[in-house]
This record gives sequence, structure tokens and C-alpha cells, in this order.
Amino acid sequence: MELTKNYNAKEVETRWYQHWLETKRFHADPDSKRTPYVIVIPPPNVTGILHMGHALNVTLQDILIRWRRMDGYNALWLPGTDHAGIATQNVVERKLKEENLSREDLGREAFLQRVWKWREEYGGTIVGQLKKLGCACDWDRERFTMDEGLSRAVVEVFVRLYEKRLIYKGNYIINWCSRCRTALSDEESEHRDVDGKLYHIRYKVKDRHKQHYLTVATTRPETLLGDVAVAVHSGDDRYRDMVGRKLILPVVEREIPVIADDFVDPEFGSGAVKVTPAHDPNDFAMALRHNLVPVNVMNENGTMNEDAGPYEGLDRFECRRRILVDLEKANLLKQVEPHPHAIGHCYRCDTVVEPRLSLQWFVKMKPLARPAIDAVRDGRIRFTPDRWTKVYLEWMENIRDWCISRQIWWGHRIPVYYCDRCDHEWAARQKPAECPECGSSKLQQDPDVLDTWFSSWLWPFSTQGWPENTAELKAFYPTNTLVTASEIIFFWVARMIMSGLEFMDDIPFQDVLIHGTVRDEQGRKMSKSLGNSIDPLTIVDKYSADALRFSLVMITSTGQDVFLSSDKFAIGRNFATKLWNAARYLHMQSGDDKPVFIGPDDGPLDAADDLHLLAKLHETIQTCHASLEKMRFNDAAHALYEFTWRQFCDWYVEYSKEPLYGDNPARRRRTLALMHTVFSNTLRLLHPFMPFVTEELWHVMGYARDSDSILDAPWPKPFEQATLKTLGIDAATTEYVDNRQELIRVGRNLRADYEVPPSRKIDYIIKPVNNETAQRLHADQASLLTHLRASRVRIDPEFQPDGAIPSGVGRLGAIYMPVEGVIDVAAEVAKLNGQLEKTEQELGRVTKKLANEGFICKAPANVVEVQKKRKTELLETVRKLKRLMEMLKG
RNA sequence: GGGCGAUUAGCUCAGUUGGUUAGAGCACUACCUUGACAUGGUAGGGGUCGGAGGUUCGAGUCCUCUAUCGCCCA
Repeated sequence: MELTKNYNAKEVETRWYQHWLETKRFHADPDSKRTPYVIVIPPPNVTGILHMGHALNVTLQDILIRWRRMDGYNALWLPGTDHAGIATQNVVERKLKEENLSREDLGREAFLQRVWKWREEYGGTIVGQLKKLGCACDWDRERFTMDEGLSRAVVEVFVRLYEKRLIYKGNYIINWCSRCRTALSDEESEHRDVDGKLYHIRYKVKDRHKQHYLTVATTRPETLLGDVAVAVHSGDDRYRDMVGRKLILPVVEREIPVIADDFVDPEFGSGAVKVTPAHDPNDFAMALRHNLVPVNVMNENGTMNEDAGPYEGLDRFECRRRILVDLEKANLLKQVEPHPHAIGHCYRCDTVVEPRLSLQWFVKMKPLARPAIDAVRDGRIRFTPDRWTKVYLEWMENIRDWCISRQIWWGHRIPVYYCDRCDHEWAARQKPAECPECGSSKLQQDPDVLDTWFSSWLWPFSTQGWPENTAELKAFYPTNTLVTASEIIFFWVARMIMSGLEFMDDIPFQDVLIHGTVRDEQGRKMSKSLGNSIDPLTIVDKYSADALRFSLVMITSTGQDVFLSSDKFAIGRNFATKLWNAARYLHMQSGDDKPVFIGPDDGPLDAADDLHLLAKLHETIQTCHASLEKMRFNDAAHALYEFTWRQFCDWYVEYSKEPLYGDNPARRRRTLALMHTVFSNTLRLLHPFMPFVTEELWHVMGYARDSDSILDAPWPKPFEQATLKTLGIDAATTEYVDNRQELIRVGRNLRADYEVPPSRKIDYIIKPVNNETAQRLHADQASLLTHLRASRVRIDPEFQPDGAIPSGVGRLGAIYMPVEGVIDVAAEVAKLNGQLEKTEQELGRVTKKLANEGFICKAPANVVEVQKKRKTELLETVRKLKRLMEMLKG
């Protein structure tokens, strides 16, 4: 078998994912003896389609899962979707509208059937898209928040909290979306700055003979129709004599009192504020303090109601325009000034949220928050990056009650029942047949449904069969890591911690990884309305899923937002190509022979390049593992990229051409074994990042012995100290090869300077710094020949040029390139002089440092040692450069 | 108003507890189709780390102030 010239990602990715599914590769057995490692997916919205945020989110989770699985854990990644009450209902209602139908036309039951049908048809979209990215989810355990099991958990939780009196019903100001016609929680109202205006309106003072007015400032003039008072600060001298007087409300001419309340900020506007308790939370609180009766002037759909008098029936914004005209006519509009301020928008439909007095269900959060605060404070739960801890604690310590009722139909219906006969109200796990108080069978269930997050907050255990005490819960709860974006810390993460502690009596997860938001090149959030999103599937199509994943990880540092443009994906694609071609080369060399590997028994190895490569592999394994432990994915990816491309391909593959094309069978065998050893390790390390190409190559290269997946291959471990010793890997050899690479660069540089084409083989002469180096270089002649593309490399400690020869200096010595023809002595001298200047500058710095007593005394010994060594090297380099220049000048 | 983050090469970003000559990718320049790879190779140019002050033997890294941009909360 031969590797195709081009890697066919599409075919490979489809084939392998299919195979993984068929062989149930991602399934986790609760009875396994291995240590569990569990992640629950942040359930994507069932109406959603995959965007780059998801792609980043699931890539990180997949890396963790595949890594842990290879490292011997019983890894479970539990997938699923949420029912997205408002969003899904919106989608289905929009469809109905095309048929000129409303949900009311259909009725509750029929409407819900339509939603379920829609879900069957389109709800799997995002799941299919996750599969395209290669997600190693345990699909047998896929859950949906409206599943029977999860619904039972929701009802159970509601009833428990209701019975503990942690759920209550009350009239409060909530966020109302007049388009979705439902209440929203505080978190679902997104504050955004708008260019609003501050309107200064005159309210006439009653019982004054002269025209006398009190001016109030407001951003929402239409709400004055619902004013029940005007408030001033009790210490405000300007208004002291006004308190207790009556004002005439403009336009509707209703009488309202002036009250004193220290909530009022005398500095803001005129210092007098209108009090509209049915339409503002602060005003509502004030009304409670002063026993004022709220007046609600709006309908559910955002139009004005009968209490709005002449404005009844108008949309709220139209009403605002009309009332401003009328105020102007009556000369009551004193001033209008620009006033940028933040106002709430519905997170599902972006409609301006209206604060509205309404009867809703709430969860009392303070008692639930306390243990959840402790769990983070005492480190049982850790946030990465750590700074989110503070954000979390801040929010939790000032937590407000959670409005959980929604006036929609799609969702978990509130399990509260009312008796028509005796008005008894109770919560029940099963739909009751009769009233427990009076026995009547005339019962009504509360019409509202629960906030979708009221099911999501149970996700880590409801997905595993809770409230039953299942084997899964025993094995897989608490979970290990939660990977999510900062946007839903309040929505979801905090609430899961609270519910876990309340209902499972244990934290839901140990680590919370908060990754950045994916933005466009200008730093804007990607959104459909801006049209700036990059569709991950388009990228998969064009660059491959592996490329998408690897590129995302390469450019995303822990917790930082990532600015994305589609050309970035070339990083991953090019890297995958490089890997493929390295494999092609290796495969071309060893054919279909069973690959042979290097073991400790093969040591000590004598080729410096072999030892060097193994040392670099050893380092890379260490870095990769440590970085993943710290969830620094980009560090791991960078280390692997650097190792694969620079160390393996650029240096070792080039080096290997001599032994592999040469005629020493023993050397050839050993070189192949070394390459297979390194390459098979590399594929394993890369697998969590690029699952498809690594799986394919694992098989093509013949590394898959008694398993059908690289996932069964053990995660590479750094070499033991003893192994390093047996193989002969030591720091001196590694440093020597690093320095030899430097010398080779100097030599190649000479070639470039004199425009000697790469195809032309030439001679070099190296004058090593000492005997030991001379011996090493002698032993490495072959390597030098290959890398320098030279016909001959003379190692001569005594070399004295008898004329001007292009030359350069490295740590190992001087290198000369004798070429026929005239050399440009002046240019040569200038070049060496440049290097000399730089070296002397550096030498000056080092010398100064070493002359500094403070440095010698206070800096750690090893740091001083490094500087001393450096000084010796620099002195040597300066000496050599000077000699070369003297010789050139003759 | 409070909090957080960012500011490093033309662009996008790394730089973990302060310690060699501040790195990468892209872009750029020159040369090269050589028996893995032009989605490539070799060599090269380019930054003193937003600004000011301070701590320290030593600061991109710590502290203070400040500017600009972004996010979250009120």
C-alpha cells in the first residue's frame, strides 16, 4: 500500500467517524475498573446551528476526553441538547404564521405536537454537526432536557423546593418581552447602551395661583401615565417645601403626591423623579415603602391599556412619540438632552425589555447560594483562569431571586395545581385526580412553563438518571471538568453548582474551564445579524475538521478571546499536510514491513542526531502532558507543532536521507526504527488535537497491532531516567547538536550570500574550537554533508586559509566555504564586522553584569554561572571574528 | 459608578513563579521544483514590549499613576 500524494480529509474523516460510531468507541461503562473522567457537554440549543463558539468549546472538550481516554481513564463525554423554550417556540410560531395560524388557533396540545414534530425533523442538526468535528461523545447517552427522565427530575426538583418554601409566587417587577410575551430572568435581559434621551417634563403644582411647575427627568416619558407620585431626596433644600403637595400629572390630569425618599439621587436630572411602580423596579420598591398603589398602563403585547386614557391601544413607542408631541403643545416639555444609557434587550429576539409588574414564580436563591459560595471559596471547585472566581463570588454574594415562570407553552409545565372549589394550591409529582383538601376533581394546572435553565441546571445528574440512584450516578458523579464560555457563568455554571449541592449533596464538577469568545477580526462577536460569522462546516469542507480544530487551538490562549478570520485555518491544514508527507516519506522508506521500534535494550545509541531527536521527543511529551494538565491547550499544540515540523521534518528527515538511501543495512534499520518510534509517539500526542489524520496514519503506518483504533494506544510517557541513561541521552549531546545546527545555518548562510545554487555541491572546511568538538564533528561527517548539501566537509583544527575565503563563526568553531572566483573582501569584512559589533555589545552587557557586585552576591548561582559561560563563549567568538577579518584583509 | 481584560514585529497573537541575544504564524525580500512535502524548502529584513514614575543586582514580567480599546455588573 502507498500513501496517496494528497491527503483526502473528507473521505478519511467520514470513514473514521463512521467506524468509531459502529464500534462504540466513545462508550463508557459504569462498571469499568478504570478511574472515571467525565465531562457533560454544555447542551447546545436544539434550534441552534453550530457556530465557531461551539467549535472551540467542543474541540477543547474532545481534546480532554481523548487525552484522558488514551491515558487510561474511563472517559465519558455526555452529550445532549436543551429544549430552548422561547427560541424553539418562536421558530415554530414563525412557521405557523406562514400558514396564517397562531398557537392559540391550534390550542396547547396541538401546538406542542407541532413543536415535537419540528424537533424530530430539525432538532438533530447540531448533533450531526458535532459529529463532523469528530466529537468523542457517548452517543448512547445522548439526552434532551424534555426527555421523560429529565422531565421527571425537573418536577422532582420543583416539588422539593416548593415544599421547602424555596419556590414562591409573587407580584414583582420582572423583565417582560412584549414580543415573546413572557417574563424573562434578569440574566435573559441583556443590557446594551443605546443613544437615548432624557426628557425634562414639567408637572404642574396644584393650588398655586401662579403657574408653578416641578420638573422631572425621564427616559421613558410614556410611563408617566402610570405615575403615582414624584419623589425627591429628603435633604434636598430645593424641594423641601414641595413634599406633601399635590401635582397634576400632565395630559391625563391625575393628581399625584410629592414624596420624600432617600433613594433619589439629587444630582441626577432635576433631582425629582417620577414614581411609576408598575414599570420600574426601583419605583416599585419605593411604592411599597410609601403604600402607593401601582398603576399598570401597558398590555402584555407592549400596547397601552385602558389606564393610558387617550393613548389606549397605541404601541409603547408610538405612545412615546404622541405624548411628546402633546407635552410640547402644552409647553410642558422643558428640555430634551441626549442621554446614552443601557437598556435591557430580550436575549432571544432583541426586543427592548419592559420592566413590568406581574405575578410570577421565583426561586429563593440565598439559601442555595451559601453552600455554592463555600464550594468555590474552599477550592473544591476551581475556575480556570482563576480570575473568574471573583466574578462568580461577586454575583453569588449579591444574588437575586430567580424568576422561573415563562408565559409560553413549550417547556416543563409548572407542576402546581389549583382546586376550583376550595382554592387550595399545591405542587405534585404526578398529575393529581382530586384535591387533597376537599376531594374535588375540578382542578387546574398552572398554565406557565419553567425557564429552560430550570432544567439545564440539573444537567450533570439529571442526565444520569436522577432521582433514581443509578449505576451511572455512582460511577460518573461528580463530573471532572466543565468547559464553557464566560457568558453563561451566571445562567448555568453557578446554578449547576447550587443544584448539585442541594440535590446530590456534592459538587457537580471540580474544574470549570472558561474559554474565550470567538470574535471576528474587528473584535466583534460573531452573529447572524452582523453577517460576520464564519461557518465551521464551511471550514471543515474547505480545510478539514482536523485543520479547524488544530488551528483554533493554536490561536486560542487560555481564557483569552480569539479574533478569527478564515485564513487562519491554513495553519492546521498546512500542518496536517506536513504530517501526511512526513508519513509518506517514512512509509516510502520502510514499505509495508512491520515497523520496528527502538527499545531501551537498543542503547546506547551512537548517532548524535538520534539522541538529539529522542531528547526533543522526551521534552515534547513532558510539555504536552504538563500543558494539558494546566489546560493550556495552545502550549501543547505549539510544542507539538514545533517538534513535528522543525525537529522531525526539517532536521531529522533531512538527516535520515543519508542513512536511508545509503548502503549500511544496520544503520538503515536502526534509523527506521528510530523514526517509527518517534513518529508513532507523535501521532499519539497529536491524536486529541487532530483525531482523523492521526487515526488514519496510525493504521496506514502499521502501528495498529491488536486494536482498531489509536485511542487504545497508550498516551506517551516521558522516558525514565534509567532509560535516558541506557540510550545515552545526555545534555552535552543535545547541546552539541543544537550548536551544530547553528553552525550549519552559518554555512548555509555563506552559500546564500554567494548565491551558490542549492543544487551545486560544494566543499566546506570547519575549524572546531577544541578536540572534543573535532571528534564529534568527525563522527558526524555524514550529517554535515547532508545538511550542508556538501560534497566534502573537512574538519581541520589547524586550518589556515592562504587567501580570502568566505567564512563565518558559530559556537562550535569557524566554517569556511572555499569558492573559486573573486570574493568581495569589503563585503565579507563588513558582514563579519556587523556580527562582531553585535557580539561585542552583548559581551559588554555580560561583562558589566558580572562586574556588578550586587549581581554576583544576590543572583542565584546558576544564573551567574550561565552568564560566566556566556562570557567565555562571547570572548571566543570575538577572537575568532577578529582573526577571520585579519586574514581577509591579508 | 464598580469590576475585569487587552495594549509586544506590517497583521493576529505567545511570552507560566522577574534571570541567557523578546518568540510564533501570516505577510514581506532573495534564491530554489533537490528522490516526503510549492498546503513546500533555504536564507533574510522587521519590534526595546501604549505612556510616565517606582521597587530590584536585574522589569515585557511586580507596584503606582495615566491613555486608548473591549467586556461584565449597577
